[in-house]
Amino acid sequence: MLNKLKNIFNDKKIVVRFAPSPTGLLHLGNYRTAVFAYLYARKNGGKFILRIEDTDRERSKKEYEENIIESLKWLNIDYDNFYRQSENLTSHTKHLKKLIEEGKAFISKEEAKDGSGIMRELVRFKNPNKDVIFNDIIRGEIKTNTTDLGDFVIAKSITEPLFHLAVVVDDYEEGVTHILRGEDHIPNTPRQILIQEALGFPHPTYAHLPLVLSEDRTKLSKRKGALPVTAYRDIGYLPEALINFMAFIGWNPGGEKEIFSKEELVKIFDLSDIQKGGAIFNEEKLKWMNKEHLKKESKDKQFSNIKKFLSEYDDGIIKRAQDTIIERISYYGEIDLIKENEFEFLIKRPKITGDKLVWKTSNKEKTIANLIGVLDVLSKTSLESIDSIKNNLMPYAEKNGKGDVLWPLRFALSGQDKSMDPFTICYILQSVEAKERIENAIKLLNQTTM
RNA sequence: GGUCUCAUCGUCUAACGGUUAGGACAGCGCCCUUUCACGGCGUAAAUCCGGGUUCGAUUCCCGGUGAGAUCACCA
Repeated sequence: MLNKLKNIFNDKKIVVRFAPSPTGLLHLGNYRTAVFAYLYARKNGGKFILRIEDTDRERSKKEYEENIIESLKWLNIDYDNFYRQSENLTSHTKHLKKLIEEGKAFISKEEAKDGSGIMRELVRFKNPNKDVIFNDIIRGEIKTNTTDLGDFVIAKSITEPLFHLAVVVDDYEEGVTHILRGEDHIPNTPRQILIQEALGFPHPTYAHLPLVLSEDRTKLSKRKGALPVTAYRDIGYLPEALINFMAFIGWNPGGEKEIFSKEELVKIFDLSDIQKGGAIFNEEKLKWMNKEHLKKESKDKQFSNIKKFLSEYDDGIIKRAQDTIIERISYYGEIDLIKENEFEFLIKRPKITGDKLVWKTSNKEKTIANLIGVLDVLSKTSLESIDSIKNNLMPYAEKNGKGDVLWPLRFALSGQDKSMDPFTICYILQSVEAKERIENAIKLLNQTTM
């Protein structure tokens, strides 16, 4: 009885797979399929399988397979089972033989296509030339007349199965119930259904996802500059942000909230909310979304992520500069791009010039006096927080002219035309360093003739 | 070219017969501000076209147009 109940449960259990082929570094468009399949499986308490489609022995490379595994691991997309298609060769051959024996496939001697002129034996599927109709969850009924498909090739030899045969056999044996894949597979589906019928397999349910497009509205591809997912990892994007972003290409839960954690996405994901048309991959929006996730990270996580790109910086400086760094980046690797201009003065005394020290409506004498005044205020001020510095310095600045006080102070500290505000810099530098930089500026001004 | 798929602001999208067609990114403007960044507020911007069905179409149907995918001894 218990067993029977268990079987009923198992029968109902959804099985979904992600089936990439390791013939290159996969990009965001490829993994978007994995995200949908994963969310769907988890949402429904089903099984999620990773199957490496490596039947093409020439093009499949171990390093690409490893990159897929690494990427999924980084994205936190966990799977319940892992297969390589090549490991199931015995079964492919068995089904191939069966098809041939039953006259549903045949061996055909043909000249090799590589122009070598040698004769080869191929296995072709005997096409029954009929209408195939299947019901796609996203697109509804799709009808194709398979006549013009001809007797298509399903294996290069009895021991070298090709895509269509291998997919059908593997999906059946792994109990796959739902096939979520890119829209580019729609034309393949009728062939696979034909093979399923010839083998007496049940039909899985299909959901063909809209494509991820590049700027020119064609399918996203590596040669159009699409980066492998691991590249986003390496430049300091957050996996949760990537998942959030990928989920929102061609899917939308309605409502105005856009920032979701993976767990939240699992809860609300629904195939009926999937878009039919392809969607252009918008890097700007990804950056924005990543920043939103960045802001939500814990202080500790932010710190260790920043540290990766600012390894030569003192921990204390990073900690004090953390909030302002977070404000200025949308992904951690951006630190590399801006650190020379925006942060380097924090660890390296800037070169300053007398003329830049003086605010446009001011003069040398007033500037010197103001910097001395600032030094005095600072000496009586606790530098334990930005607010404390600001609260103490602001009254002085307001009395003597904000531009006339704050500009020279900021420039003395940073040596930059553009930078974070002087209160923050004082806080990051702390008293000894800040004081010396201001004193240097005063000295320089005294030596300058204007 | 054959077959298949799709069609709302520049981009991602909401709407599931009745809305001043909503939001987000990007853009622009203003505010905040010594500068930059952040932030706040605001603004502009779309239903591909033509027929139906209906009291009423972004929404349903048909046709056109446009775009994409696919037509391997790749997956």
